[in-house]
Amino acid sequence: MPTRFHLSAFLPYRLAVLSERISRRISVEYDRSHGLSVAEWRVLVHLSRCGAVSVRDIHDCVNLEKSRVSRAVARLEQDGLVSKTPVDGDGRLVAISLTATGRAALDEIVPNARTIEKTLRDSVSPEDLDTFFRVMEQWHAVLDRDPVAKPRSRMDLDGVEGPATPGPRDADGMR
Amino acid sequence: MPTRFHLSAFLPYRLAVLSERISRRISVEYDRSHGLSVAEWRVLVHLSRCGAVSVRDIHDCVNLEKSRVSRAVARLEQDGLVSKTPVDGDGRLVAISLTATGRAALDEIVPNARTIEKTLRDSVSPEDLDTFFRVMEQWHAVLDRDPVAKPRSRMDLDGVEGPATPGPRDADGMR
DNA sequence: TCAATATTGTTGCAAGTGCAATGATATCGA
DNA sequence: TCGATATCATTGCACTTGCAACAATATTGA
Repeated sequence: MPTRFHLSAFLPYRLAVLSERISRRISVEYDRSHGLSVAEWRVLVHLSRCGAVSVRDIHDCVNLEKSRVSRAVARLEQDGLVSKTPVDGDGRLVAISLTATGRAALDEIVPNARTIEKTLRDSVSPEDLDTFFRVMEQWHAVLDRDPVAKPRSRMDLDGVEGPATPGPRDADGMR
Repeated sequence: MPTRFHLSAFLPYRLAVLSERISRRISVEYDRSHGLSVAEWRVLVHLSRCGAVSVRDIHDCVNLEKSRVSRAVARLEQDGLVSKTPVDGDGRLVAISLTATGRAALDEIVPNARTIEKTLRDSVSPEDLDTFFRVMEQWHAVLDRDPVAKPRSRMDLDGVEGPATPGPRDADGMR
């Protein structure tokens, strides 16, 4: 039997293609207007919810390698969108927070992002959307059982559609 | 109104996280055993179906930038998994095809990839899976209507679950 | 026919990325 | 108390990536 394998019917490939297409469409909104990368966008969005947090916290919450977070934060600080202040009580930590400029940038971008997402959500029935998310969660669960797969990040486990409180750590997101 | 935006509830982000997690799990199979990248994996798989094809054809079919294809093919040739031969009749084209070694590599990897995909597919009901794919297609359709979004690639349009014939171009995939 | 245009594949370059190593600081345990 | 270990953020390095420019070849249209 020859190895016949149709890439376009391969689930992981299909998911990657759609995901990348949507991500790219969204990135137009924050790249074109503010020159942001995916990493920078995720950092900004996380900060808008969680206030002053550490690199480690961002790394935990937004599925980015910690070096990627570190560099994204450095670029954002360079551009004046975030500020870093040392944390007293723990000399290793850095508290990263939005500046007024950063918040203004988000206020410009977020409505557009929301609009695109709404268009996608509205294009299918609520039941189908529920099913879609249920399947996604099911596949995450499959991967959770797979010792070879990368573990799921904290916020993706307990944060989805959940309360606005940061999670198991301290309320301010540090420590 | 403050810009409150929950990344973990943001559709594009959720999709990206799941997609990347699954892709990484699959990549373990071809990276660990043969040191392949995503691009190289996609090229190999495409070749296994479509025989001798051009860089342009691969670019069209597997959602990879043409320079990425060109470099992936160069690496694969270096490793002896594919061969490049000039096309007589058109001096610009190169016919890329699997070598015996390349086919052997695929024969090792593909069953594992299939197994993982099957585990995912089997973890949800056929109806839910249908719905999932229907929603994916619907979102592609939304993006198809969006002038800012990147157009869908040819094979993703007409090739899904379709016949084994290469598509609108010549049967050998060249020209 | 042949100049203008298009297509194909590759490459230069700047920027981004993952991984491991590093230095600095905190915490733990005898 | 204090050495061993853990945690945090950054950095070095090799590698990948996207984009634009490029050379080579084909195609087109007057």
